[in-house]
Amino acid sequence: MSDRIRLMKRPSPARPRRAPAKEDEEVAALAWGLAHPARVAILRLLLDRRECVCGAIVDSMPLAQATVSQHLKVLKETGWIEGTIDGPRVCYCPTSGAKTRFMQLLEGLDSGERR
Amino acid sequence: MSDRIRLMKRPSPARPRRAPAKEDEEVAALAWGLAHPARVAILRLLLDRRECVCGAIVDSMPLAQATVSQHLKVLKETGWIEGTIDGPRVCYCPTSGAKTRFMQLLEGLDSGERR
DNA sequence: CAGCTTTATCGTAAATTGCCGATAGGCGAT
DNA sequence: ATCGCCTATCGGCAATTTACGATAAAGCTG
Repeated sequence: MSDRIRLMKRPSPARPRRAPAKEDEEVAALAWGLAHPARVAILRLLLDRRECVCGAIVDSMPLAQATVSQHLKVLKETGWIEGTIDGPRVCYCPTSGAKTRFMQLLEGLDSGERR
Repeated sequence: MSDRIRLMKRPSPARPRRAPAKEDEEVAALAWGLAHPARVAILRLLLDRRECVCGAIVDSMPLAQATVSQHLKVLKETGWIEGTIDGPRVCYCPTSGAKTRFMQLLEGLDSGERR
């Protein structure tokens, strides 16, 4: 049978596959930060008040302190919040441009350069 | 000593922990849809062209067909895209209100009813 | 300095995700 | 009806995520 061709992984490897655009990774990273209800709740809390100590955040959530700390870490790593040391405790606040930046990127998803 | 209280897991179980707000879950779900570069790339493609057949999407990505199909499933489940059967193939297009809805929810994160 | 408080990190278990090849199912054409 | 194309789903594997208790690190406070 002439199924030899079919057995090959890819007929033409020179297909114009799109490499992961740099912007897509930025969108994905920011989206990833909000991809969990607890993290959204934390961010909402921080946006509501303009800042908040870690302990207060923990007290407002139905999660263990260790878990909240991990979510805070993710939010920090994805650029949504930043924490400043305030004596024995840590004060978190939303990163200023994060939301705006995210929305800009979302807008840019369509109408990139195409009309 | 009055440390009996301190030994309890939680001094006052009636602490006002915030239950996972329904809106937070919606934000998290939509964000989750975009929490992977490949899915962002797919959505961008679909926003760029107004619609696209599954095969064309697969050809534009450096991933196996099965993987792309899974990402499409996630995008569908999170409400970002919808697919209509077109003969032997499936035509995907962005869900109309999705992006707008997502941005509204993001706006609503702060200034909920405060200020 | 000893002790208490506050937060981050470690270690771990369960669940989920991402990726793939292989396979099944639907549909049009022969 | 059978063949061939297109897409979704299954099964499996490695890696990641989420959650927690326990522990370490850092600082006031007395």
